[in-house]
Amino acid sequence: MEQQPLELFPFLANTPYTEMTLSKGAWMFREHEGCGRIGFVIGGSVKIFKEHSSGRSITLYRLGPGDSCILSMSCAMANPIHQASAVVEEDCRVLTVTTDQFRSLMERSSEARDYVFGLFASRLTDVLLLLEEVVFRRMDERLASILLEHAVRRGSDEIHTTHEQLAEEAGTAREVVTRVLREFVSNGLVIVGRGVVTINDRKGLARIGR
Amino acid sequence: MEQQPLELFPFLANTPYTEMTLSKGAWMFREHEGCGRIGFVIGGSVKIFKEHSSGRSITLYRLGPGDSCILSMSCAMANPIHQASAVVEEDCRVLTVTTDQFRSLMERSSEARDYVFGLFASRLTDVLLLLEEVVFRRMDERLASILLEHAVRRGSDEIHTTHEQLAEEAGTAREVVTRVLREFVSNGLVIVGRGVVTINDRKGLARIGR
DNA sequence: ACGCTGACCGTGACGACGTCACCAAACCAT
DNA sequence: ATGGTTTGGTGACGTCGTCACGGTCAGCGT
Repeated sequence: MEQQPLELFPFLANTPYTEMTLSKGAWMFREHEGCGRIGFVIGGSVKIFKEHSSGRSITLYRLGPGDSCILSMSCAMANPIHQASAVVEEDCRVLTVTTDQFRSLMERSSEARDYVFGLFASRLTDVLLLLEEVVFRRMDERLASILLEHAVRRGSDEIHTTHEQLAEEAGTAREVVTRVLREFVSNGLVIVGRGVVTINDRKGLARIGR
Repeated sequence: MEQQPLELFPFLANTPYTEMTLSKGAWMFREHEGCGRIGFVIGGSVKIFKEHSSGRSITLYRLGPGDSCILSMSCAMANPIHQASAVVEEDCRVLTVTTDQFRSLMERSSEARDYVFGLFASRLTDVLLLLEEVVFRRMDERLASILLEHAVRRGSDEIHTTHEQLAEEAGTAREVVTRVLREFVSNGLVIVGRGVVTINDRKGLARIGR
């Protein structure tokens, strides 16, 4: 799994960077914070999300190896404030560069620019898709999709998570997750236990989640 | 109001472009379409929105003079499909360039790149803010904000729009707009007529809309 | 002036979702 | 074992989305 630092980001070759390890639960940045360094993920995963004073949250997307943080870049290039928070989900190795180094890299390297444009475009696409889901789709459909995504990411139909965490991911309340899961159970789509949801009928879930 | 073509986009000076006029109601592009030319708005306004098979829609943001279409650029640089639709709200003058010309411009001009980065960042910010509103805030709060925005944009407390149009903007149903407006009326915040909503108490609305 | 038509608005009923308050069961540390 | 914490279950109620109406008004043709 572990890669040489520059395999994923060859355009960083002539830029001074710092390699570091972040362990699960560490904050990469918080919403409304200014920008320190720009991170390029080599291994592990990072969850990008928004939270609200009511205590609810919603997950926007995740960073994996080869990703880097468009929100920090956005801070560096234009809007000086982070628009969401980032926390490490699985222990992470990241390269970081300063905002100045990043800006100069953007001037020098057309490869780096292509990478960043592509990243901007795909994050914008992600967020627009999420917005569409939130506005137009029902909770059972969204939760079905989320469960399937988890199964794919972890390569297992046993998803180790709590109703609370699923609610934070979907942007809803725990009680709603409980209700929807109860419905899924009674249709034989999943089996639930304390801290674990096991998918029992992938195709059935996929029919709901589209 | 009308500007010389290149005042707003000086970096287009050495790029062949086509100037054109689009009248109210014209489509700039539709969701799921590929990308033709990239538009730079000189005058008028364009509404960017998502629609759903159920008939509901939601407005993402608007383009005015000096703006240009990040979604088309995103198409040109990476993801080949538009992620939303665009329709002219007020008669528009736009400059357009081909995707090839745009790509070459990105290589040549650091001013153009700065402009596009800034645009990407601010649209991403807009969309994240909208997502936050949709997920966490109530309809009366959002509608209050929308009414105030309209008043500011048009410079008048008399907003000429229908419940249907407000619903499309907010991503909800007409009936919901009717209900919320009835509430506003009974609190003396607005006065409603056929095809018009008049703001009667800006501060009251602002308290609700934050 | 009259009636037609389409756009616009109002409303009640009901299901889906968010919130609150509270309780029950499972797990954990000592 | 016991007390505290984490997780899950539940009923009640308010908000929102959907459906099926029905009513009102503006504009238009005759």
